[in-house]
Amino acid sequence: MSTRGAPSPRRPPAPAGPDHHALDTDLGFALGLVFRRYLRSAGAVMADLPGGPRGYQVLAEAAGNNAGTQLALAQRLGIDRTVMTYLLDDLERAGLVARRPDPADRRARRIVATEVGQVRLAALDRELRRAEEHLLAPLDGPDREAFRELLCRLAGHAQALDPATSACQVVAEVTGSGCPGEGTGSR
Amino acid sequence: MSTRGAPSPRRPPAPAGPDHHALDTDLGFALGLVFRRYLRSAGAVMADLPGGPRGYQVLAEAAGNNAGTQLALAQRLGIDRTVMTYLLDDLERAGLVARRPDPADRRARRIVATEVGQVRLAALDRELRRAEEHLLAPLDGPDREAFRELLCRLAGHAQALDPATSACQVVAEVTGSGCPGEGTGSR
DNA sequence: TATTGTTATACTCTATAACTATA
DNA sequence: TATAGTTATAGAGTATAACAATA
Repeated sequence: MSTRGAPSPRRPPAPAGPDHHALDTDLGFALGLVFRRYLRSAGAVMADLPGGPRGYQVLAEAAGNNAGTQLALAQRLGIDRTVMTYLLDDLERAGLVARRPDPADRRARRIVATEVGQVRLAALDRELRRAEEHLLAPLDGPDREAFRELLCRLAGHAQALDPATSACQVVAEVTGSGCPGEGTGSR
Repeated sequence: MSTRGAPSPRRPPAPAGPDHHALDTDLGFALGLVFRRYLRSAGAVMADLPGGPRGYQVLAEAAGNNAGTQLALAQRLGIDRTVMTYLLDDLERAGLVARRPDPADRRARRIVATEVGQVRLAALDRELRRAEEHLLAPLDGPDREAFRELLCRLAGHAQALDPATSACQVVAEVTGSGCPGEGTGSR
């Protein structure tokens, strides 16, 4: 459990009963199960991408020319700036992104995606789409849409409640990459 | 990213567009967002429980008298047996569970919840229930039920696809506690 | 003096392997 | 010889702090 008293899905109560496996009633556990399945597919897709999911994030920003400087990118994605250095080292070594001098500030580097990187990103996106569809496969058309809609409504609220949310921060937190200044000591 | 090319939620494509923030279409990201919100609440609930979410799992098993021996418990929950040792040390020190000699095998220990542990568990369960309800608050009655139902259907399929799934394993994997024999090297 | 990016150090957590005691 | 549990060691990953170049 990385830094915080890391939270989790679990299957809940049944006030005292010995047979403690009421999967149906446990929302958190079900969420975890479904999310994990998505993570697995997405993970497989990004398995050989340097930096994994975070590498994907960076690549996507770079490809959209949203990246800006290294620091800005790190802040936007909620990645530590020292980690960003390693991440970019790997992505650059793989020929997917490049660090270019910022004409306005000689300290800063602007991050851009190479052509190879853009092609790679497009391929990744296609595969991720497929993974999503695969996840929803058990639901038929109308149910699938209903689920999407309800989930998005929940997600909207969740995001409204703490707005400082980038996809990458979600990854980091959910995935156990710690948040500064906590530390449980639970071993 | 702990051991595997750890997967993640991300917001997807928009084939090339610079404004890359199509939250609505990204299932994985939405899932991550919602799940994280649950993790936060659940994490807060278990913040001062030794072992965090895994401690909860162990406590729940012990309280249900399902625990059996230490090894059996570890296997059932998908926890490494060495980790189980530390976990139980902490829980025992906190007076929540006890290791009792197994009458049939003097090597083994049977794990049971103390009275304090049972009370604590009941309180935790109540709070977790509330956290669940809070998560679903944005949906009204029928929508809430619909969401639960759809999610459980997906979860059922997910579980069917890899049956060796305990709640604790889900925690471990989703949360970044690695799975043996992988290692990306992505830094 | 403050800031961008890099490098080095410390800390947390997990897994692997060695060890003790029973079987 | 194999198994339950414990302890010790090493590896992966992150954050913290010190550093160089520029503003």
